Amino acid sequence: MGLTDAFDEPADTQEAVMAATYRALCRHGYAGLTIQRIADEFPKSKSLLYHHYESKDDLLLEFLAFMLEHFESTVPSREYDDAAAHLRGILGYVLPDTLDPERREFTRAMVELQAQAAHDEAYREHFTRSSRFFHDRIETVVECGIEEGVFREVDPDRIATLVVTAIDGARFRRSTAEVEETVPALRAELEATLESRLFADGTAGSSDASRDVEGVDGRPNGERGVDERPDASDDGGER
Amino acid sequence: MGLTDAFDEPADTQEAVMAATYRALCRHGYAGLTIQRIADEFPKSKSLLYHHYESKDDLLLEFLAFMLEHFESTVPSREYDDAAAHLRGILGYVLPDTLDPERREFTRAMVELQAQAAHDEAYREHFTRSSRFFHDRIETVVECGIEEGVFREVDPDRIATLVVTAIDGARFRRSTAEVEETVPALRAELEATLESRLFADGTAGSSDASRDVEGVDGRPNGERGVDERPDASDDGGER
DNA sequence: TTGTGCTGACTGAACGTTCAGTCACCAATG
DNA sequence: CATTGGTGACTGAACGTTCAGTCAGCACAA
Repeated sequence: MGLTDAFDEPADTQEAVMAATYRALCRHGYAGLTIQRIADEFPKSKSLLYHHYESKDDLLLEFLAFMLEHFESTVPSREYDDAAAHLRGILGYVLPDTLDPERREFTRAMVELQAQAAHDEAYREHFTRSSRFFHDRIETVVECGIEEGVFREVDPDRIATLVVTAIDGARFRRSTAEVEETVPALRAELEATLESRLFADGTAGSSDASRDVEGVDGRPNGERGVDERPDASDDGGER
Repeated sequence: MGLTDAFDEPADTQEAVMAATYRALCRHGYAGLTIQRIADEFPKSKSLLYHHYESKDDLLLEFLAFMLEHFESTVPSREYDDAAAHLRGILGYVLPDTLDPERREFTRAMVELQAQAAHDEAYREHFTRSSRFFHDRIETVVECGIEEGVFREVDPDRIATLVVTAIDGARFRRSTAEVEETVPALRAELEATLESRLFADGTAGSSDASRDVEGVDGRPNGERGVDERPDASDDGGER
C-alpha cells in the first residue's frame, strides 16, 4: 500500500522513520504534521526521532532527499525510441490523469512542503536541485529529438523550462483548487501545443495539431494509451 | 510604497487592517505570520483585530477576497485591439521579468497562502474562484482572437487552462526555487509556443515562431516593449 | 447613561526539544 | 563460565515557548 518495498518492510530504523513520515504526511498534510504524529505512525517513541535526527527540519530535509532519490530512479528514461513518445511518457508519469487518494494526499503534502521553500533556504536549495534534475532530463530528450531530426531546431533548455513549469503548475493547481477534471485535457493540450512547436511546418512527426479541438473534456481521442507505463501508479513520482 | 492608495492612506480601520496584513505578509511570509505581527504593522492593538474579525482565518480570507477584488480591477482588459498583444499584455502583467523586493516577497507569501488550500476547504474555494476568473479572462481573449480570424480554431477553454497553469507554475517555481533568471526566457518561450499553436501554418499573424531560438538568455529580441503597461509595477497582481 | 472602539493582561493548549534514565547487547577480564 | 564495563537504541516525563483567542474595563461620543 506504500510507496516502495522499503516502506512496507523497512530494513532499519531510518527507513521506518521515512515510511512513518510519509504516512503522517499523507494523513495530516504538512500543516498538520507534528513530531508526535510521525511517531504515531511507527512503533517507536517520539524521543527516538531526536536520537536519529537533530530537529524536525533536519528530519524533513532527509525525507525530501530520500524521496528525490527514489524519484530519480523511477522516472521513465530509456524505454523509448521515439523522443515525442518519451516526452509523453514522462508527462504521463508525473501528471497522471487520475490520482488515487493516497497519492493525491501525498502530492498535496509535497506541494505544501515545496511552498515552505519560499521562506526557507534549505528547502529552497532542495527544490532547486530537484527542479534542475527534472529540467535536465527533459532537455536531454528534446536534444535527442533534434539530433534524430524529428524535432525542429528549438532551444532544448527553454522547452525544458516550459515543460517543467507547466508540470509544476499542474501539480500546484490540482492540489490547491478544484480543477481535477481539467487535468487530462490540460495534458492533452500541453502535448498538442508542444508538438505544434516541436514539429510544425510539416517538417516531421505524424502529429495532427488540430486533432483534439472538438473534445471539450476528457481525453480527446485514442492517441494515448500507447505510452502508458505499467508501474505509473505505485509511486509518488514527486519532485 | 504600498499596493494601492487605499494602503497608503486607509480610509477606515478595515482598510488599515488589510494594509497591515499585506505588510506583515511581505515581512514575515505566511509561515511567520501571527496576529501579533499584523497588529505590529498598524497603530491599533492586537485585540482590535478580534473585534473586527472572528478569527485569524477569517481575517486572512477577507484579505484574500480584498486582494482578488483589487486584482480583478487591475488586470489588463480592454486596451488592446490585437488578441495576441492582449495575451502578451496579461502575461507581462502577471509574470513580470523582474520583481522588486516587495513584490517578490508578496508573491512568495501568496504562494504559501495558496498552498494552504491543499488542506483547507475555505482557501481552496477561494483559489478555485480566483483561478476561474483568470481562466475566463484568457478564454475570452482567445475567443476574440478566433472570431477576428487571427487565431486558428483551437479550443479556447483548453488554451486558457494551459496558460493559467503555466503562470501558476512560474509563480510557484520562482517563489520556491532559484530560477529567477529563467523567467524572461520562460515567458518568451511560452509566447512563442503559444503563437506556434494559435497561428501556425501561415494562416495569419506575423509571428515568426522561430525568432528566439538563438537567444539563450535574456529577452530574445525587441518584440516586447510594445505591450508593456505603464502601471504594471505598482501592484501585486496576485491571484 | 448607553454604546462603541479599543486596550493590556491573561489563559489554555499545542508543540518542539531536552534529559535522566532503562534496557539489550557485546567485548574484555578474571 | 561469570562478571564487569561500556555503548547505542530507546523511552516517559517534563520544560519552555509560542500563539490564537478571551475578557474586564477604559475613554469618549451621542
